[in-house]
Amino acid sequence: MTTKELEDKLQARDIHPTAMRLLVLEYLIGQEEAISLSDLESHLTHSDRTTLYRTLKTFREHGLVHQIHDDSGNTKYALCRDDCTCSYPDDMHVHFYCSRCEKTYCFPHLTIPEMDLPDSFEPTYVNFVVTGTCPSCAS
Amino acid sequence: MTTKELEDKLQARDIHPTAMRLLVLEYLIGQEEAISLSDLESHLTHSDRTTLYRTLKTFREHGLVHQIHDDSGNTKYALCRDDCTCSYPDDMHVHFYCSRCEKTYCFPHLTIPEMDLPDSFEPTYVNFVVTGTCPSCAS
DNA sequence: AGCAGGCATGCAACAACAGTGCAAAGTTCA
DNA sequence: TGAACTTTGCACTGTTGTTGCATGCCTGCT
Ligand SMILES: [Mn+2]
Ligand SMILES: [Mn+2]
Ligand SMILES: [Zn+2]
Ligand SMILES: [Zn+2]
Repeated sequence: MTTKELEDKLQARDIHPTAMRLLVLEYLIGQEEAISLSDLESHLTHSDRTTLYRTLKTFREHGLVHQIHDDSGNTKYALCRDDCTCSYPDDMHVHFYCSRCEKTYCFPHLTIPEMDLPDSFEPTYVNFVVTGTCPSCAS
Repeated sequence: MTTKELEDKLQARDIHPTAMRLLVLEYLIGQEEAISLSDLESHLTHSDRTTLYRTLKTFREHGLVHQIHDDSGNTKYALCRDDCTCSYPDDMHVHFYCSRCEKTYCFPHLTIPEMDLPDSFEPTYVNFVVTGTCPSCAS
C-alpha cells in the first residue's frame, strides 16, 4: 500500500497523518491477528511506548481500530473495515482467542446476534470472544 | 445462609472450607454484580490481597466462580450456579458492563448462541460482554 | 501428647500494563 | 518570522496480576 493510500485512510477518519501514524497503520494492515500495545512496541522498536499508546487511542477514538478484551487480560487492537461505524449490533463481530498461542483473531463475517436484554439496559458495544484452540495449535 | 450451608457449598466443589474461604464465599453470595479483586480487598480489609487472589483462583479452578473480562480491562468474578460446569455453550451466559458505574452484571438467563466457527477452531469458553448503560445510570 | 507432612496464609517483591504531566520538537497559518 | 496548536519523547506513577518463601495451622499417625 502506498503512502498516499495510507494517508487517505487516515484522512477518511479525520486523523491528521503523521510519520508515526502511517507506520502504525501500515503495521496494523499487515497483521492477520489483533495486536497488543507490546506487539506494536516490539515492532517499532525506535518509537516511544507512550506515543504508540496514544496513537492507538487516537485511532480508536476516530473509529479506525476496535478494541478487544480477551482472556489474556490485556487490550488488543484491530483495524475496522472502511465502512465500519463500530455501532451495535451491525458493525460488531466475534473474536477468537487461542489460549495456547495467545493470538486473537477477528471473524468479521460472524456478526453478533442481537440480545434481548432486560428493560433499560442500553447496549452500545459488544465484546464477544470465544476462547479455545486455533488451527495451528490443534494437537 | 448458615456456616454449615456455606461449608457444604465449598465441599460440593471439593474445596476445603477455611475461615477465609467462607468469608469470600459469603461476600460473593451477597453481591448482585460480578466483583473484582479490589472490591473483595476493600470489603475484607484485614485480609491479604494475595490470599484473596488465591482464594478466587481456587474457586475458579473448582468451578465455583467464573471470570469475566469486560471493557474495564480487569478481571471480575461471579458465582456459578450449583449445577454449572462452565462448559461451552450451555453453561455460558451474557454479561453486561455499564460504562458509567463500571458494574458488571450476570444475565444467567441469556445463554450464548452457538457460533459457526471456521474449521479447526475449537471453542472451550466464551466471554460475551455487552457494554452500555444500566438502568440506574440511564440519563 | 508429640511429631511429621501438607495445606493455607501473610509478607515482600516483581513484572506488565495503563495512564498522566510536562517539556521539547514539529507543524500550520497569519 | 513568529504565535498557536499538535505531536512526540521522557519520566514517573498507580494498579493489577503473579510468584517465592517463610510461617502458621490443621490432620493423621505413633
Ligand atoms: Mn475484530
Ligand atoms: Mn456470569
Ligand atoms: Zn493458537
Ligand atoms: Zn451503571
